[in-house]
Amino acid sequence: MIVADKKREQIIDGAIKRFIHFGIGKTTMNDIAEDLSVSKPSLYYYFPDKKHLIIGVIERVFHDFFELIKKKYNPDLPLEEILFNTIDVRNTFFQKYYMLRITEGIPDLLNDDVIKGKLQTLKGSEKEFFAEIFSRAKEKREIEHDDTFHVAELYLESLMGLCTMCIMETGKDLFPDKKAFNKMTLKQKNLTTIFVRGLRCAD
Amino acid sequence: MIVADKKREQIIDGAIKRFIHFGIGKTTMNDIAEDLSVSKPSLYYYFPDKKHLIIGVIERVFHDFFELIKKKYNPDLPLEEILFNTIDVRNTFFQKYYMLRITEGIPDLLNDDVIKGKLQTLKGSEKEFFAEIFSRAKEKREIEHDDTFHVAELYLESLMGLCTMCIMETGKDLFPDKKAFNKMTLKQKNLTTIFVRGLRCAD
DNA sequence: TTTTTGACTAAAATATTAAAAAAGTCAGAA
DNA sequence: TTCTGACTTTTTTAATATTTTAGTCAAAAA
Repeated sequence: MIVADKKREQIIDGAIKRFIHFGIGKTTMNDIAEDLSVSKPSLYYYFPDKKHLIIGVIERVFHDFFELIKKKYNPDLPLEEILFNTIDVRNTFFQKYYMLRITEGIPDLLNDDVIKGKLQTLKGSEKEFFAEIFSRAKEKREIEHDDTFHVAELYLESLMGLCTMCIMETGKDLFPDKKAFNKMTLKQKNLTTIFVRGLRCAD
Repeated sequence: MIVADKKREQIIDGAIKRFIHFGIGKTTMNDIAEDLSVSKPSLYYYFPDKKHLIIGVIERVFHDFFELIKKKYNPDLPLEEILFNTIDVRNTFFQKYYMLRITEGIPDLLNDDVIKGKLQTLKGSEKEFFAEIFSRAKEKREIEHDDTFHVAELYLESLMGLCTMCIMETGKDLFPDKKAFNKMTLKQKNLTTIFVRGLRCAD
């Protein structure tokens, strides 16, 4: 890695630490600079503005997420087991980076076109990965379904939907406790079981 | 119906009209009173406070919803068709009463214990109704699954989850347009198809 | 006795402004 | 090329005044 890129990554590391602890909204560029014992203009040398630093953080988290999920992916396992593993990885990341949720903090961060586009792209990558999982399961005759990308989309949105329901239940901005968290994971796995069976039976 | 109750219902009618058009937060007790050509204290004769008027509205909407959904319920139809019908009823209500969504308007209305309890109870009723649907389908040997209440809960939460995803996608407080709305309905039905098949296959 | 009202108070939301904090810039040093 | 101290500009926050709205009450009307 080039030196400049290394520094960039260090800044992202520092930002993530702050974000995880205090949230994006409560973290200032000064905080991050001080943590790293550098001046604020140094930060601006690597990132044009705070928004792009946040984007860097988002890219990093997704990158790590994809890395881990791909590492854990074993196509030889039964589909249900594969999906259970991805749920665990997903939820570990969800829990770890919960404070990142950009809905809070800077109010109209989700309305920003650059960020929206970035998230859209990353979500697209995830869908493609899941489409791949379903496609391979189809090759193995484990399931019967044509439009695997569509299935992946539906499956992922259902999981995210259950997750959102869980958050809403615990009360908008409270950190979901261990119990609620486990309940959510269980629901996602139960849905997965039914979902996979539903794909097995032909039309 | 007793005269007093009739008046009460008229007030709820008026409140609903305002709420649908301007949302709960932008509707004052004066607005409602003026619409009905009565004085504000008259409203307070029938409802101790605005919160209880809102509760009255919630009860009314759910009541109408249950009425219609039960009316449309024909146990002789295949499970998938039954669920498709309920989705249509659900989403018609969702669209009609979208502006009621109590998340907005009065900020901490969802944190109120009375309202939370009321919503909990009403959601419970819905779950029981769906458990009934699944139970009957089981009796007809259409599906094989033991814990029908649990299945109903999972199914409903998945539907609501997809709905929430749809709302989030269109942008927090924008009214979801016809297109997004149809897309959501389609996703819910696609999930239903897979879900029902998943329940058909035994363990 | 039950229902309704005009005139009121208390509480809450809103708008206004001043002060503080944060984002972001720049000339120049390392 | 990378970094910094000192700076400006933009946003948040805090404090306060103003308006709006929820809710009350004594008394009138039904």
